[in-house]
Amino acid sequence: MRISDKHEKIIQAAIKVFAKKGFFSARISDIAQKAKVADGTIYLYFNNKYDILISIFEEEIGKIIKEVKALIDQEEDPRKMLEIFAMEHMRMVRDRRNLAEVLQMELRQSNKFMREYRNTKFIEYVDIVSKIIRKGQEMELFRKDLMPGVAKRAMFGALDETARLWILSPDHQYTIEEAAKQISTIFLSGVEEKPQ
Amino acid sequence: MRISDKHEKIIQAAIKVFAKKGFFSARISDIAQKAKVADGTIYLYFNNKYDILISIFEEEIGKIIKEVKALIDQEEDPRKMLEIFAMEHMRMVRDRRNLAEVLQMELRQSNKFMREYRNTKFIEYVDIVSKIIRKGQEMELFRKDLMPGVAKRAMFGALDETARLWILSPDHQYTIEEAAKQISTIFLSGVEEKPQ
Amino acid sequence: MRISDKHEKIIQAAIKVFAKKGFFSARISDIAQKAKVADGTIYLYFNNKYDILISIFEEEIGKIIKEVKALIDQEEDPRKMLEIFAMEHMRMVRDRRNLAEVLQMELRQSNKFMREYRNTKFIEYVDIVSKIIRKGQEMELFRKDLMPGVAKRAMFGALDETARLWILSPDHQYTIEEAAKQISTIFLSGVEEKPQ
Amino acid sequence: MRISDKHEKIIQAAIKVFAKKGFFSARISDIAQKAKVADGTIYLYFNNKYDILISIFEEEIGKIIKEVKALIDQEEDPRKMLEIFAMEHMRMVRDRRNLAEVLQMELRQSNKFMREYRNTKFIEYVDIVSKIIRKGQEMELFRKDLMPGVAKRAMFGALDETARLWILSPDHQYTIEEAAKQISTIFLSGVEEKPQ
DNA sequence: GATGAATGAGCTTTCATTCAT
DNA sequence: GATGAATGAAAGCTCATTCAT
Repeated sequence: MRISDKHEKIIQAAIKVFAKKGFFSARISDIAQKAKVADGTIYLYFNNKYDILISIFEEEIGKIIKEVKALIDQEEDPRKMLEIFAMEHMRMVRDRRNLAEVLQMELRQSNKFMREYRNTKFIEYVDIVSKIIRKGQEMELFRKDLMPGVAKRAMFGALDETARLWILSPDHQYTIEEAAKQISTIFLSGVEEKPQ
Repeated sequence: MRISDKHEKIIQAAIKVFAKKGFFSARISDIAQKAKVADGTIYLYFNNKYDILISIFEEEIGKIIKEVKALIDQEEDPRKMLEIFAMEHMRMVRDRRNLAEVLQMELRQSNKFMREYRNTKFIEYVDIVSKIIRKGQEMELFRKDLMPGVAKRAMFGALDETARLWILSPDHQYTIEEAAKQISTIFLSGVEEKPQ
Repeated sequence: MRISDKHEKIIQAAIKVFAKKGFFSARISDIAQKAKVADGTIYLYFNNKYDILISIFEEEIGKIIKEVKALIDQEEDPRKMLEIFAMEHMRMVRDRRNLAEVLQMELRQSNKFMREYRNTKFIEYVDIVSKIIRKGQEMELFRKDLMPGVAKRAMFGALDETARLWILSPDHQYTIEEAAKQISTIFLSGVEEKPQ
Repeated sequence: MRISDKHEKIIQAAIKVFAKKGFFSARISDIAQKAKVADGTIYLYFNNKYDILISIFEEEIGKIIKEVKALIDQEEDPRKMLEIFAMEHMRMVRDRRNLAEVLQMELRQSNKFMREYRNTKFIEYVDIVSKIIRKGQEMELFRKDLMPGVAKRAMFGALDETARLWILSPDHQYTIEEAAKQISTIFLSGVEEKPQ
């Protein structure tokens, strides 16, 4: 980070404030205060309040995509890939909790007030899963009757909802890594007891 | 509807308005207009704007729980129960789209501005799944290494996220019932090709 | 005035405040205070600050036009008509000084921030003069080489500028009626000494 | 222009910007941009935004007074002098339209926010007319019953209002010089048909 | 002298909530 | 109970002005 990179300082402050209060209840002055800049300064770097939120989406998901892809690309086996995705998603939620909260919340909220905004970064992220599914089908490791477009959403939804609740409950009865492991197990083998 | 059941009229109007605009952008006067009552009348039935939202949660999820439980209780086999739950959840989203949108959005948003509110109804709904899992484990139909508390969230998240996207995209490439079937398949048998 | 005609109360308050501070420096809260209503109440009767100004133009000039036309229509002689117009314009400035100040100022200012707004009422007012000129020409009382479109503006400008300065200077060295008389004299007979 | 005559550059830029947007809507940064200097530089030459406006009044009217006086002083006949004044005023408006717009608008506006400011330059300009009138009266060319203080304002107002409208309407039905001629004619001989 | 990033006071407008009728 | 006009607090955003470089 450059000395006094205001853009970054504001983004990081906004992530904290949005996570705590939600987009609508967050005040610009809250963000300014947390970023230790004047209210007006925010408008030198962003067009308006929405623009801050969108920038968080674009920039921060961008970073995560890079990290996750780098790890997955080292693998050959789609089954392992799914496990890695699950694990990395959950770790990200744990380690960057505020960001995760903002993305989770506003992902749902945002289409109400930013109807025009197509969240391409998020789509790109979730598409990592559908590519894995497709690859597994080609390698005849995964069932071919599953639609990758459904499976990717199911996988992402399962992870994200589990993560969401994990964040909410103050006393975790399991680690987030255990949860990740369970979800990739369910995805790979189902919940049914298998006959040997 | 009883004569002058304003309470219900307001709830139904609020569901439509919240679905369209989101909680924060929705105005009391929008709801009043849609419900064909005066703004002030709303305050005879609800304490404030949040209270309307909470009432939607409580009352409408309550109805859904009843319906779903009734259907599931007719079954003995936990595998069938999971299928029914998946199917009913998805159909509910399709048929009561406005309500589904409100629940989905505000479920995530709400804990930000209503920290004190514990969404017991929602917890009760999701617990339907953990009870099925537990029952399946007792009947030795489901793996015992899975935590019901994780599995329920995974199942609910998978369904809800798939439904969310299904609502968003205007041209559905599959029916919501196909999606439900796929998700219960994944949950029961996993994505892996099984040796016969 | 109906009991508590807020619209009218706000208009009258705005005339005073705009006259004192000018449109831009006037604050909505100043107007609200003077009208003894809440700030928000103003927005029940007007769309925004500009709308108040435009309403002043439309409604108040409308009243003046009516009054002046009524007086002029009683006359047959265009020379008398010009005298009446001059006298009435000046009296209006004297008796409704705040309104006159607002009209004078914002007439010039307004086209800068309300480019789309065509001030038809004002045009109608000034056109009273061109009609008189034209009538005088038809009756062969006025020179035919004068363009009514120029003469009307010259007449209005002469009156209005004289009135403006009369308002500004605290110690009037002449009555506004004397000034009106002088201006109609100049218009009718010019400044030149006439050979008998 | 002297090397780095920023003062003049800023004045000229401000005239353009004020003419286009009006004083209040004009931003310092607009002026700075047009003058190709930094925002802060303006404050090395002027105390504040108002000060720029006042400087425009002082300096630019000063130049005009000089020019007009030089032309008028070559004449002996007050009747010719009035004609010259009318013509020069109108030409000035045509040729220095931006300046004319600023002077016209802010002349009316300014006393609202700069109550203390006595526009001595403007008074000096208009007094050119009263001196001509007085001279004409002494030479027994002009009626003695006219007050020079009224006549000067009438003359100036007639010219300025005609010019204002001429600027506004995009398709001029007459040249500004024709308008000047008509107004000096009215002033000298009136609008009445004269018996021979 | 020149710059332009940073400041923060200030204002319009919105809208949940109230309360006289 | 029902109304809806009125309230006024609250907040996003602008922009004249400052000052460290």
